Amino acid sequence: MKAQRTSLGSLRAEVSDFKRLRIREEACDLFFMRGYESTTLDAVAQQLEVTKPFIYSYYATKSDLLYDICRLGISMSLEALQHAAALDRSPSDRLKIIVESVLTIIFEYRKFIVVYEREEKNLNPERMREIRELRKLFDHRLADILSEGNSLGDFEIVDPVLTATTIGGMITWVAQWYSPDGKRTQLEVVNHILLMVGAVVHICQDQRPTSADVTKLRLLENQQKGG
Amino acid sequence: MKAQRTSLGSLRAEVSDFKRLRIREEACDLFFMRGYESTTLDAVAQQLEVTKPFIYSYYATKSDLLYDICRLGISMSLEALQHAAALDRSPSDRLKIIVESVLTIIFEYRKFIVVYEREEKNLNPERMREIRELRKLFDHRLADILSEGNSLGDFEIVDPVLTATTIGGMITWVAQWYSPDGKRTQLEVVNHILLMVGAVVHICQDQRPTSADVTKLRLLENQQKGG
DNA sequence: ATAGCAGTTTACTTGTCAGTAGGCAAATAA
DNA sequence: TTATTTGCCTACTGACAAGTAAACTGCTAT
Repeated sequence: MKAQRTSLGSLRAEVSDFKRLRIREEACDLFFMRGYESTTLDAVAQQLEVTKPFIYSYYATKSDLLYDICRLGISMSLEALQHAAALDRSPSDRLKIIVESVLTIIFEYRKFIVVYEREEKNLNPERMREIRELRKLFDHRLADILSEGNSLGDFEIVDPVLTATTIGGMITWVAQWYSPDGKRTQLEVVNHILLMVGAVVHICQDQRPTSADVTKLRLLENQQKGG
Repeated sequence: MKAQRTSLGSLRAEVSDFKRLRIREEACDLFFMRGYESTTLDAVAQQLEVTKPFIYSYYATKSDLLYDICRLGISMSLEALQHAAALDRSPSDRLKIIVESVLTIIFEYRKFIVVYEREEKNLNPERMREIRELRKLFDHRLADILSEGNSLGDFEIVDPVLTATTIGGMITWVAQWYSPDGKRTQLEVVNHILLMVGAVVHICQDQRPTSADVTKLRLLENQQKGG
C-alpha cells in the first residue's frame, strides 16, 4: 500500500519534494560555479552532506537533474511573461510589467537561468528541443505584444520579431552580468532596462513630436519673438 | 639546429601555423555543436582525418586549445572595436562603425564567440580572468565613447556604463541566435541592431525636443489659435 | 516483540578519455 | 650512400566519475 491519503503520506511527499528542491539548488550552485561536466555528483552529495546514491534515489541520472534546472530556468520566466501578457492593460503597460516581473524572476533564479543558457547543449536532443521550444514561445509572446502595440499606435517598431529577440536578449543578458555583490541595486537595473526597452519601442513617441514638429516649434518661437 | 632562417624553415612555420588553424577550426565546430566536455580529442582528430597525438604535437592540452579559441573570439571583437574607436570621427559615427565592424566579425567568427561565451568556465582560473579582462575592456571602451558622445551632446544617455553593457550584450546576443541558414540576411541584422543602438543612445535627440518643449509647443499653438 | 519497509549507505563495476611511450617512415643533411 | 632529425602513428595507461548492488538502520504496524 503506497501513497496513502493519510496526513503522514502527504507529508512524506512534501518532504520528498523538498529534498528534490534542495538537490536542485545545490547542484545548480555548483553547475553555475564550475560548469556541469566539471561537477561530479559526489561533489553535489558532499555539499548536501549526503552520498551519491541518495541523489540517485531522487534523480535517475545526472542529465535529469540538469533538465529539471533548465526547465525551471526558462519556464519561470515564461510564466511571468504570460501572466503579465494576459492582463487587461495597454501594450505599453503590459510590456513594462513584463520587464519588471521577468527581471524579478531573473534576480531570484539567476543561477538557474545562466546554467540553462550555458549547459543546454548537455541535454539529450529531444529535451534540448523542448527547452528551446519554450524559449521560442517567450520571444513569440513578446513579439505579439509589440505587434499589438504597433497596431494601436502605442509603439513604433519596424520589425517586431527582431525587436522581441533583442528585448528578450537584453533581459536574459542581465542574468549573465548581474551580481548581488555588484555596484547596482536591483531597482537600478530594472529602471535601466525599462529605459532601454522604452527606447527601442519608441514609447517616447506619445510624448515627443517628430522633427517636423520641431521645425514648427522653432518657427512659432521666432514668430512670438518677432511679433 | 632548429628554426633556421631559410625559406624552407619559414615555410615549415607557415605550414605549422596552418595546421594549428585547421585544428582550431574543426575543434571549434565540434565544441559549438556538442559542447567542450562532450567532445573528445579523438573526435576532433577523426574530423581532421588524423590521430590524437597529431593534435597533441600542436596543442599541449585540450584546455590550451579551448583557450586559443576563447582568446580569438574576444580579441577579434575587441580589435574591431578599438580600430573603429580610434577613428577621427564623431562619437555617433564611430558608434555606427563599431556596430558594423564588430557584427562583421561576429558573422565570421560566430562559433568562436559562442564557444567562448559558453565554455569560459572550463578554462583554468588565471586564463579565465585574462579572457574576462578583455571582455571588460570591450565594455569599457564602448562606455568611453558613449560618455564622450554625452559631453558633445550627440547622445543623451542616463547611465553610460550600464548602457554600454546593454549594447555589448545586444551585439553578443546576435552570435547566439544568428544563423546563415535563418530568415534574416546579415545586412538586415546589421540595420536592425543599428536601429536598436540608435534608439538607446537617443540619437534622435538632436532632432527631437524634450517633453517640456512639447508642452511649450502646444501652448504656443493654442495661443496662435486663440489670438 | 518483531516483521516489513522506506530511506540511506558502503563498496563496487564499468566505460571513457586525456594524455604518453616508443616506434616507424620520410625528409634533410653530411 | 648513410646519419639524423622531424613528424606522425599504433598501442597503451591511469584516473576519474557515472551508475549500481546489496547491506544496513530505524521507523511503523500488527
